[in-house]
Amino acid sequence: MSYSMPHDDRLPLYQRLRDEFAARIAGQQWRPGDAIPTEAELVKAFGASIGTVRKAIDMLVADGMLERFQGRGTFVRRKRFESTMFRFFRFQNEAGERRIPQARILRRECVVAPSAVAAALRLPAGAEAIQMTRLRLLDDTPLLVESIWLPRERFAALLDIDTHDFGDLLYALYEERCGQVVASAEETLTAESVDAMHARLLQIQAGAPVIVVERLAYGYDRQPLEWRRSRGPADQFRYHVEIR
Amino acid sequence: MSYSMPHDDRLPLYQRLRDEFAARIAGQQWRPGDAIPTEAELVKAFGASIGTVRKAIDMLVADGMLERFQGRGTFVRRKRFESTMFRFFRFQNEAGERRIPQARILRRECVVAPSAVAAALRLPAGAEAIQMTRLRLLDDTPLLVESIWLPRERFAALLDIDTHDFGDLLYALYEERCGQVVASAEETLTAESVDAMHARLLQIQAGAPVIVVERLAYGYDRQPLEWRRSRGPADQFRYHVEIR
DNA sequence: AAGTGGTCTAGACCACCTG
DNA sequence: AGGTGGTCTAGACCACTTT
Repeated sequence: MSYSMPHDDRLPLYQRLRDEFAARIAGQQWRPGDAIPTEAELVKAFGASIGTVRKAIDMLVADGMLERFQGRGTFVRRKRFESTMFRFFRFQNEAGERRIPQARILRRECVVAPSAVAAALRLPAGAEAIQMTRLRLLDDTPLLVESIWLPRERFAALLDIDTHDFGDLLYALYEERCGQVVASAEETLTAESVDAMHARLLQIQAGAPVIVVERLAYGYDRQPLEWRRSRGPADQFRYHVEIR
Repeated sequence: MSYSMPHDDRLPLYQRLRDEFAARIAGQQWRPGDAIPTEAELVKAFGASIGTVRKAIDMLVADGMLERFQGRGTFVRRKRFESTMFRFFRFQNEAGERRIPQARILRRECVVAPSAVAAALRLPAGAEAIQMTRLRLLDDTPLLVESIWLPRERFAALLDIDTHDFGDLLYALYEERCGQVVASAEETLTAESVDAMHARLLQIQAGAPVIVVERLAYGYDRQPLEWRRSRGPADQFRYHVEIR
């Protein structure tokens, strides 16, 4: 294994180590679920002292890219992004069980990205995008309508698959079929009165309040991969924050 | 200065130091804005090594209780909690300037705390609480209706002040008049259709969507100090999160 | 028993800020 | 110039997990 470290010499060593480790995760040399080399091995390989190596690892743990287990090792974290909506919506049935909602693709087409979407995904004006509309349901009750936009270039493989075979976990599909791994995301929450179309899809009364979540998902290389806007009934919504 | 450290001997030293430092901040021996002793002094006073003292300080910096400045020192952070609503609501006028909204106390009374409030504030059943209703406005436009509950015992001094003299920053008043300093908070967001009373106060249409923010504020000693529920028009609301 | 991360030491030298 | 936090070293010993 070659331990090249160009980077910027002005940066502290622990920063350069952090970047080097992050690059290995991004480059799939260290894969999700795998153990990374032990601290002792990293010390030897990079010629840094244990404290410095640990500080670099600390940062990646804080970033959510690594996970430590005393006595076992340090592992690349498996991301479960499909479940982030659990932060916002109560995806539970009456018994209080938490379940993965079903997913139904209502539409999939290839269009020129609207300028707002192109800007978010950093695509040149006029670039093509895959647009999908997806309905999420729990026990056949609609919970969320999602409008999803993907850069056509990276995700062209999706156009060859029957939408009935997409399954319930889209990000797993991105990874398998397109080699695109979602590493982080930004979300913006707003609320509005539901319009006629979404009222029909969500089977709620016209004008009822809905929560709108806009999400921009990024790969390990910090390039935007996906933009989506999701709407769900406000009475199914609850979000908790701690402020310091 | 006595450096007693009872605590739990099974805890790592850096944890015990963290707790000791946190206690000094809670006990106002280290006051907001003040520099704490230098790392070298803490090393000498506690007989720990520099790395261990730094780790304890690191934790309090991450908790937002301390702030470090290279070359200057480490300081107890001044909290500006009154501005947390800026996270959620657009407190801006047409020119985009960010302003502190005006505040108007609509009601202040002393009542037996309802059981939900008593539970949140960890008060015994039947304990008395101060209940206030406050309206926040920007350029005379209502933005937020707040229902606030305080343990009567700690906040009795508020009952002696004319509500017109409360000013726009409630947490500063708690500190000045009652010696109660808010150190952290938890907030839960939900949304609903506005009821008749709040529609009138907020001057919006009946049934329009409103965001509901419930906040429980804690002191440095981690005791709950205040519970409040705020409602504002959904179209003034926007919240942004990063997910990793 | 062997191997892993967790805690802790006792310094050194550097970068930055203040008087 | 003197003092502060920032970085880094080169270990030691402990707690926990796995074989």
